[in-house]
Amino acid sequence: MTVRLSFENGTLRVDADELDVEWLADLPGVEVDPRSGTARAPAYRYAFLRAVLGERGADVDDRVKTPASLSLSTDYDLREYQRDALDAWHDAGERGVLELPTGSGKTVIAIAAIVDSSVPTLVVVPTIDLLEQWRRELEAEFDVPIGQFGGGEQVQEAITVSTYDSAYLRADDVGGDFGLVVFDEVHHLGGEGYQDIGRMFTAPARLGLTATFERPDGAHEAITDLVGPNVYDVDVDDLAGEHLAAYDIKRVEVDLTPEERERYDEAQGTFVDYLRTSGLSLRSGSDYQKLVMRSGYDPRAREALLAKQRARDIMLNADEKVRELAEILQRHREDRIIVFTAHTNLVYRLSERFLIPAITNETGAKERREILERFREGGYSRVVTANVLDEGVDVPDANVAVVLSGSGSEREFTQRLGRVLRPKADGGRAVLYELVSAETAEEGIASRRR
DNA sequence: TTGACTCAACATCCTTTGCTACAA
DNA sequence: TTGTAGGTTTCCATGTTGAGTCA
Repeated sequence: MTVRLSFENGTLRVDADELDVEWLADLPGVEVDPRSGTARAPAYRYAFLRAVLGERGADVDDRVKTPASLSLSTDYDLREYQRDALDAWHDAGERGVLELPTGSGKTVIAIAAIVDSSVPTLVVVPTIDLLEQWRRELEAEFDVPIGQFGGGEQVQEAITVSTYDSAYLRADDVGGDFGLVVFDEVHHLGGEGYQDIGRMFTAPARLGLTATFERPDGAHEAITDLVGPNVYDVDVDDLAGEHLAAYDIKRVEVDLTPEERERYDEAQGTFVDYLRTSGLSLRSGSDYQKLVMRSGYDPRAREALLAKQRARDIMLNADEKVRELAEILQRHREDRIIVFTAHTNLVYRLSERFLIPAITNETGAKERREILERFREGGYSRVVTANVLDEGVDVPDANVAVVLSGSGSEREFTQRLGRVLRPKADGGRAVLYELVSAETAEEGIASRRR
C-alpha cells in the first residue's frame, strides 16, 4: 500500500492508491470526508503521521515540499544557559518552548537553532516593531535575503519573518514551505484564532520563545500540543546580578481620600451585593465570564459590572498615587524612569502634571519613535505609558519603573520589570515601585501578579 | 507613500464561600 | 450520603494591535 501525502489549503491530504477508507481513517488524527472520500489531517501532524506510516509499513509518497537545506553559520558565542536551552530543545526532538526572561538573549538562541536546523524557516512575531527588529538581526547575521509577511510587504524567502496576523492569512498558501517555525512571544499562539497558525504549517521543527509560558486561561496546553512542551526555563532571579541587573521591588501602600473611600465602598458594595443575592460565585475567570454574559439580559448584572468598573477606576487612579509619584520622581532626579498605568486617562493627566512625554495607543508611530529615540539619547529621562510598552517594542533601558496601576496579569508584571533589567554599566541596582491602594481589591490584584 | 479611518482579534475583567441537581 | 458539575444563546468596559481601504 502506498500512501500519498500532500499539502493542500492548510491541511494535509492523505491518499492511497487502492482507497481503503477504513485503513486511512484508523490513522491518528486523520478524518475521512464521507462525500468526497478524501482523507485529511491537520498540517501540523505531518511529522507524526510520517512516523506512524513508517511504523505500519506503508510506502509513503511524500509530496509535501521537502525544504531544501541551507548553508548557514553564525559567530555568536552562546552563554552557558543559552547553550543549555538550545540543547534541551534538540533533546526534545526540536519541538518545544523556552521560557526565558526579557533581555536574556532569546533571539540569539533562535538564530543558533536556525543555523543548526539549516532548513527554510519562518519566524512569527506579534508586532511590526518586532518584525523589523528580527529582520535587522537576521540580515546582519546571514548572507541570504530575508523575506517578510506583514507591515505592507509580502515577500517570501528561505528565511522569512511574519506577523501572527499575516502568518494566519498566508498559512493556506505557504504552510507547507518551511521546515522550522520560530514563534516569538509564543504565548500569543494560545489565542483562539492564532492556534490555527500552529495547525496549518507542516514544519516538523518548532521553537517557541516567551518570558511567561503559562496562561491563566489554560491555553498553554494547546500551545504544548502545537509547538511542544516547555523544555527549558530560567527565572529572572537566576540571571539577576550576572546577566541581568540586580533589582528591588518596593511596594508602596497608599490610602484613598475620604471622598474616594466613600465612592469606592458604595460601588464595590453594589457589586458584592449582587453576587450575594444572585447566588453567583466567582472563583475563576470563567465564572466572571458567566457574569458578563448574564449582564446581556439581566439589568442588575449589568449595573453590578458597571459598579465594579467604577470601583476599579477609583482604586487604580487614586489621588494619593499621584502625590506618591511626585515624591518618587523627586527622589530619583538623576535616574531614568518609566511610569506604567492601566488607563490612558491617567497617562495624560500625569503627562500634563509632571511634563513627562506620554506614549499610548493613540500616539502615532512617528511620534512614538521620536520620544523613544530621545529617551535613548538622554534628552528625556522619563516616559509615562499605559500598556503600549509592555511587549513587542524596543524600549531603551531605564533603571526605575513605577507601576502606578496594572492588572493582575503575571505576564504584564514580568514584562514591566523586564524593562529595567538590562545590566547597568555601573553595576547599579534597578528598582520597581508598585503603588497599591490599601484596603481595596487592588491588594488582591497585586498579589496575583507576583 | 502617508495618514486617517474601520474592523477583527486579543487580553484583562473575579474572589473565599454558597445553591441545586444529579451521579457514584 | 458524598462529591461534583453546573445553564442562556455572541460579550458590561478599556487598552492595544495589524490589516485593509480610501483619499
